[in-house]
Amino acid sequence: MKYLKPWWSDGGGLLHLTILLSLAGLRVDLDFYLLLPQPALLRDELLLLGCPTSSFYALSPFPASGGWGHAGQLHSKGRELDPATLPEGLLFREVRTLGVPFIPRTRVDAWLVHSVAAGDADGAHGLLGAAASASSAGGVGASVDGSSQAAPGGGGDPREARSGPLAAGEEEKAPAEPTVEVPDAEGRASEEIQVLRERLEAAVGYSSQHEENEQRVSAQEESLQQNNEDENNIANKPDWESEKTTDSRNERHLNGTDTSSCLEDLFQLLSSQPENSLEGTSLGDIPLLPGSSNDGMNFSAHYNVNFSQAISHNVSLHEAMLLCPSNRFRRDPVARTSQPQEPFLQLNSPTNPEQTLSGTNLTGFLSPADNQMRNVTSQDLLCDLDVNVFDEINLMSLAMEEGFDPMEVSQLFEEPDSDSGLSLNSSHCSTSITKSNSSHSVYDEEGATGYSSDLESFSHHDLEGAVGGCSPEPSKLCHMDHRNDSGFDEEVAFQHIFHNHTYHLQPTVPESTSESFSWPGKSEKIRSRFLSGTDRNLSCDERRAKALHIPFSVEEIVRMPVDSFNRMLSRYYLTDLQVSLIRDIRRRGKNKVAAQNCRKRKLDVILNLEDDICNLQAKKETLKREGAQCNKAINIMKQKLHDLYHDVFSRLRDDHGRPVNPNQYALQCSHDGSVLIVPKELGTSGHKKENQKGTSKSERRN
DNA sequence: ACCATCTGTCATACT
DNA sequence: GGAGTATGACAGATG
Repeated sequence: MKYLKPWWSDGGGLLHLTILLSLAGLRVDLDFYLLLPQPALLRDELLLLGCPTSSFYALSPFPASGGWGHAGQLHSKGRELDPATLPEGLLFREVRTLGVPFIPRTRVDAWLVHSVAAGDADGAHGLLGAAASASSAGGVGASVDGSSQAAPGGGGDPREARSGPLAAGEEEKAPAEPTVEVPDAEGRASEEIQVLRERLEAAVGYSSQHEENEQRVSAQEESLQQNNEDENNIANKPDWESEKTTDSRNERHLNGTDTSSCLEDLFQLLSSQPENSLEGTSLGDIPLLPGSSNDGMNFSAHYNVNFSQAISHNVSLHEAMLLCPSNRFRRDPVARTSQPQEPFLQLNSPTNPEQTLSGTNLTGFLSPADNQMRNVTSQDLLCDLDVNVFDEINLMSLAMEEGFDPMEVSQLFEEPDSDSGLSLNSSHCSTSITKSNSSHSVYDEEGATGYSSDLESFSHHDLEGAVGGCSPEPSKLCHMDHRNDSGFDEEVAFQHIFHNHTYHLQPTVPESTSESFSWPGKSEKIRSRFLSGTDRNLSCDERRAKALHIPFSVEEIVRMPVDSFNRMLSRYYLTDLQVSLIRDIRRRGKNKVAAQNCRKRKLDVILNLEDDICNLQAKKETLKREGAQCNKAINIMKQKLHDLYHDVFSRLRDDHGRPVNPNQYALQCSHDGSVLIVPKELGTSGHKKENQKGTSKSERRN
């Protein structure tokens, strides 16, 4: 088995390649980590391997003092390595094969070991020897902090903080050995086991009452010990180490081999991967590139680590609610690695990949399926539980506890003057009654009352028989294939049916007794104060639907295609009241949307008209300006013509050499372009024109 | 208290 | 004829 150096490259994201390859069914050494500048590339590679993106962890942050090497250098255990001198090992070859470019800007660090192996940073440092010394200041904590993004060169440049940064070429000068004490392999293994056990126990602490977890830890510990022994046997003669036995770095590698094997065992223990799925698998077996996607999926699938069992999922809703919003974000890294709540917290932060590599992060070793499952069950379900859900839970629980009777509540809010007709608002009832000949329900604003005329005959059995979960034929109703040709998935629409969709008015109305019935003189505001916030936020139809235990949401009723809607009405045992209410809700909902659209269109029309007005006004102004400019030009032309006219006459002389009086003569343009001087009194006489022609000709000659 | 605006609803015509 | 849509009108809620 190859022992591979921890290998980092600086960049934007970090891959715990061990996990990746292990997820891919490959056995690799633990302390091989890859940091890619483009996590997206990594994700693509993972996808090609069939690993869902949830199964790898792009960790970018490092402790500011986290043992970075020089950019463009490869460091191992605090010493710079020349990548060219590294053995042409399987690792790099396969890394390239995987399509992951070798990035010369590599660094060696051990902090991930901290996060994996122990909360004890010092001990973890010892695991990888010199490399850990460079990151001793903050390896554990920051290593788990996936959001700090300690970029090289940024504040607190890790290169400056590392111990003995080595420039390229200095490698042969045998830089000072790190001061971290490296315990012997056996002792380290024992420590690792102990640390692992502690952390594992801490991880499962919240469900430690389950004995199977204890048994699991014990069994895995045994497996770890066994694997450790195997690793020691194997690691003594690594392939490429034997080729470079004179290299002191290899000695250090050998020193770290035990640790690495221990870590690998740790990883294997954590991942609980079947041995035969890893053993004997070489990197060369990696299913490569596009065609291997399916295979990758297969081995990802068969990598069926059920580590979620080791993680407590006994999270109460309250705890989940408390944890959900805050724990999605970064936490104190030290606390992450030291606090036993880690797995518990992880439940609420699976989308934060950085945290998945935290010290007790067992989820990081979950199989993709487990990860996905956990993502859904722990985070999405919990975090997506909105307030309404809990309100409804509270409603139901309160109703169950307090013996809530929907009929009582319905009558509680019954408007005394609303006895017939469709009305949605109490004060609106009077007018609606007169306008509507409908004999449908009458609800006051709280909507708990309806069909008052029929209400007396509206038995409680009707409610129970028609409302969600109480259908007379639940199996029939709940397991129908609701898909229809219209493409509307009724299963989606009826998803509430599959839940306990019994509607209860929240019985938090104080003194919901007969006293509450004597409210006719009280305003809606006063009465609304006695409604819970949930009910206040409900629309009238929603409250009515609640009151009548309509097993569908208003949204469903309104948006459902007519075919599905009719099918729904036919398939569910609904009372006439309920059917009538559902139809009213649908009609009102449709009309409400129509009204909204209508108003929107009207507003658009108004806005368009206003725009047209603005445009026309602008156009009018433009035309005005153009007209003024034309007039101005005309006037200029007139003035020029006038000036020219007088200039011409000033130059004209009659037969006697006297100036031509412009008051007596005028210039006239002929069709052929010639200009004639015409006496004004004779201007209209063609005969005189002819005479003037001769004159003008003579004048022109002059 | 008054007013403007928004919104839901109803009635009606139309598709 | 039923369902949906469009729209004017009305009334309550709200700022």
